[in-house]
Amino acid sequence: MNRELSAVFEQIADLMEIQGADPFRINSYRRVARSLKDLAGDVTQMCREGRLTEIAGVGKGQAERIKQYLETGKITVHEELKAQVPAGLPALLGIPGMGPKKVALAWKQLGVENVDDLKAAIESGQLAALPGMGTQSVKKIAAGLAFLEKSSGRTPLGVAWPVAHDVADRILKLPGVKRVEVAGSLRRGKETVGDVDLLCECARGKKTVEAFTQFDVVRSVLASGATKGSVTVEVPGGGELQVDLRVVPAASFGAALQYFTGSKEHNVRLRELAIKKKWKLNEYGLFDGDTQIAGKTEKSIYAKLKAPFVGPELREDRGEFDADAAARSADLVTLEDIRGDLHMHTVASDGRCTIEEMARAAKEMGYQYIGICEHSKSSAIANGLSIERMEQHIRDIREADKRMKGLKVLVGTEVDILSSGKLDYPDDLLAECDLVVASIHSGLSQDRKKVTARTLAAMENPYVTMIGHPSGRLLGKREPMDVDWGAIIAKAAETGTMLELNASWQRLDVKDVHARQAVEAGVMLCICTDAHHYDQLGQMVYGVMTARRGWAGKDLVLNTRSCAQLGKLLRRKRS
DNA sequence: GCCGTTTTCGGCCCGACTGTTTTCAGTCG
Repeated sequence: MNRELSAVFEQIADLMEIQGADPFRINSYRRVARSLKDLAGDVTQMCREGRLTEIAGVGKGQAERIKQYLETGKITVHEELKAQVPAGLPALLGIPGMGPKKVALAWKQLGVENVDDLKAAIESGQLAALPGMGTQSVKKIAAGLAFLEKSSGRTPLGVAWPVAHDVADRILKLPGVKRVEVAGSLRRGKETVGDVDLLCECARGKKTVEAFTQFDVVRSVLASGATKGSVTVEVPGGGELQVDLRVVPAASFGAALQYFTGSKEHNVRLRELAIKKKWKLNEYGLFDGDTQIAGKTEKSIYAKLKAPFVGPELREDRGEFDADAAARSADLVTLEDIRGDLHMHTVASDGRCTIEEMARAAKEMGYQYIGICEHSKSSAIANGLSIERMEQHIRDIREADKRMKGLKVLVGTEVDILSSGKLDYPDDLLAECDLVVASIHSGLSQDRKKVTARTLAAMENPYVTMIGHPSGRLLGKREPMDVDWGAIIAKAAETGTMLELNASWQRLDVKDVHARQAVEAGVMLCICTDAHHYDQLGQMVYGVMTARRGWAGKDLVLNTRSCAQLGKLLRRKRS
């Protein structure tokens, strides 16, 4: 319901914008849409408890609208807007080059009501003939349309990350380049990114930008100037990704890094702090009149503004300006804290490497331990292990562990939580494992009550260490299960069950806001890659960034612990 | 339409770029 309602508010804002309503009023609807999307609790529940105005940006009026939607499925202002503005128009706002003014212009002058109408207006030349339009504007819109069709919007973190770092490395090798940094939502570790923002400090800006636009990965050049270049590059698996490069002077590097890292909402708050002190903050620095008083580093800006300095992952205007934020930020889990990976598969089920291959790769990464967790018998598609095969596999892992020096190989299992809520293996088999990940792989579309009850039942089992990928989502492919997060997190806290933070970029499950909710309840997380090949062990970085977005301190992340502490924590629930 | 360590009205972030203008509007991040 949170997301459904968020989409309604977003649409109201879009429709109002096309109508040319007061921008501040429009923004207030967008604010509510964003709050609802990020909301950890359930909006229906909050409404029942009369706590709607606790949501950021929700006052008396918006609370009334939310209530109206929950009760009737409609909001008066939404219905009125829909009657006035064609339903296909908000989609046009997503086209690069099309803003509210141009959408309204095309609609009122040419009757353009959807993407197809727009295409026709471009081809007939009518769009270019409109006042304020021209051949260049239309060219941009046409290119925007083509880009959207190819890229289908946002790119997953795990797809954009290697591409961005590859391009950044190439820039760093260019002559005269001193420094290159990744900024934007990628630096914040968002699960999907719209584009890639790179900053560089260099001697010759124009030459650097030119060379950047000529890399062989570049598909098309959108802009190329002395301080900014913009290109699209091909991404593995098809589609394109926009990469922007900005050349920044050393004295402003921190200000630019801060500015281009965002988020927009975080930056607004920061700039408001500057204004209160009669200063001005922009991408060139913090200024008192014409004098730059900070900007060489990010930290200098936060320090001057007396704002808590927090890591990029926290900059979402979700409480990072509170007094304790800086301290909490400093304690958050980092990639260097990770000492092992407790959920991975081998050829025994549906992995592609042997126990030894996985173990060797983990040891090379500097890990102290790993956990091998194969699928259980009901996951037939994934070559799940029968009880007999599992017993043999346990012996194989114990043998491999003896042979491995300097790395502990733990016996685990990823046991299915069946449709009934029962586990796929008997307790005596689970008891032989060092850890048990219980996951739902079937019946994902059951109703909220059922899927929640299954997960709760699994947590009651003393051998279940953690719930694997608790929502079951696959980014861009499969919606999450409709689980009651409040109930799951409460049960996890009560039973001492942990939640997996599956680091695979297709999953990132639990996601950031639910990780945050778990952390606030004191529930331990375990960041696991669920690797099916040793080259997937590196995806840990995505899980760590997501955990940081959930404000997870290292003390609440199981796999930051030493081998000895790990053993204790794994046995804790059984005793 | 929300919101409050210069409060219940009057603010609400800032600059670059682009194209279509002849002083600026629209879009973007």
